Amino acid sequence: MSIFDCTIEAQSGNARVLRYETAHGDFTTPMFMPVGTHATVKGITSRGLHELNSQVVLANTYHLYMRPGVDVVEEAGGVQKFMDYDGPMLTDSGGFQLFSLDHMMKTDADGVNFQALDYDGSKHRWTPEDNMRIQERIGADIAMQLDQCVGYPAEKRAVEASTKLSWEWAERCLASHHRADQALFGIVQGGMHLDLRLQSVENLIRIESESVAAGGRRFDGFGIGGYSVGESHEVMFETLGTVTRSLPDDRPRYLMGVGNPTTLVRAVGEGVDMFDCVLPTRTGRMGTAFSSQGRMNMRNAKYTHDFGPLDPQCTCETCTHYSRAYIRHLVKQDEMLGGILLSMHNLHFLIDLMRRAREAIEAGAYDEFLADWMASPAAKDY
RNA sequence: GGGCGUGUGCCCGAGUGGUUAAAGGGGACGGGCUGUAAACCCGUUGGCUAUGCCUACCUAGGUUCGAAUCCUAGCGCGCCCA
Repeated sequence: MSIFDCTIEAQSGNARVLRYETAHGDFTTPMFMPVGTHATVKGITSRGLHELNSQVVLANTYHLYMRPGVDVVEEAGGVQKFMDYDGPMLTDSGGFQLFSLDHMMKTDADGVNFQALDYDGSKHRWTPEDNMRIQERIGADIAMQLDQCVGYPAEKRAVEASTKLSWEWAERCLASHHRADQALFGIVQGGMHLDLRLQSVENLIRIESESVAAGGRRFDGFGIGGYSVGESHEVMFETLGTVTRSLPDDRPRYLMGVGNPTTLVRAVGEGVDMFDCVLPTRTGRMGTAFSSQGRMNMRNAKYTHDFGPLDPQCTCETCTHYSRAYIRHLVKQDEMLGGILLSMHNLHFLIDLMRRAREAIEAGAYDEFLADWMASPAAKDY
């Protein structure tokens, strides 16, 4: 198997198991990817990540560019060496920051000017080419194209312009990305409008066809961006399945920024392969646990004298060693171990959920897995 | 025994005549978090037969149209003197 080879190992309805090879090892989907924005999954050591059976870990181009600086990461030998994670990694381009920090960004057709108000107020400009160069130097196994993400609700005209800009940047990213041991994913945009979404897909496919015809590369996978930006789950699923299945089926489809357990289970049923989200680690740090019974707020007084495991059905270190009463105590006391234990558990919960999804697909029984999930108490917080 | 000071809601602590059921913290209780500007943010926190009423700033009196705020006495606490 050579780098970026992608094989479909099993299918069940629209759900599938993919095996994908990178320079730092292979991964199998469906999978959840822990988010390590600043080259750290907050509270989790690299060894801990392996113990959680994490496969791909994310880092963020914008944040690493600002601090410690691309030169430092490059000098370390790449982001994997820098953080001592020897599995596959993926860098987000910073496109989401263009959106979520848009009050300090000014975008034109050629690139984006931004002021790093969350760091030192310094002013910068990125073109798609600049961004590719930076991601190549950071050296993750998968780079994401620079894109633009739109919120919800948004005027269709604005979504349309933004979507077009994103595929134009996709073309420039594809043309300017050269690192052979690094994959590049294009990103579908289009907001909640099916016609714009399909236009986005069409153009990405056109762009890579033209690239391949000219002896260039194709996209190694596809991000599905611009969801989970304020819309309801039902609004997202109105278009998600059609969009996902309009993408080539021989490469991974990555639904960006989605981490609600029920959304994952449903999206896998629609043909999505990869997910990332800060939800498990952020909510964990803030005292919330995913569980087979639904979300649990560990600050709640009802756990004060509850010496049972966090989730009796869970096999993670947190659930096999510590009680609800102890975790509540740590969280209430603001002890860092509380956030760490809950982050570990929440990551395990999503990683293991996707492992079970893979097994169900391999057994050809994903519909049943989905139905069981939707009927379970865990689906209630959806 | 004398002098000075002090006493505010679960706790700390502002407020020294009226817009005060009483700032601000803390605690407690609850909620939120979706390609991480997040170990963060928001709400509630005297009672009730609830667009109003009752009880409240140590206790009891008093001054005043009106007092947590002024006066008197008592009680508690603190410091100093004997």
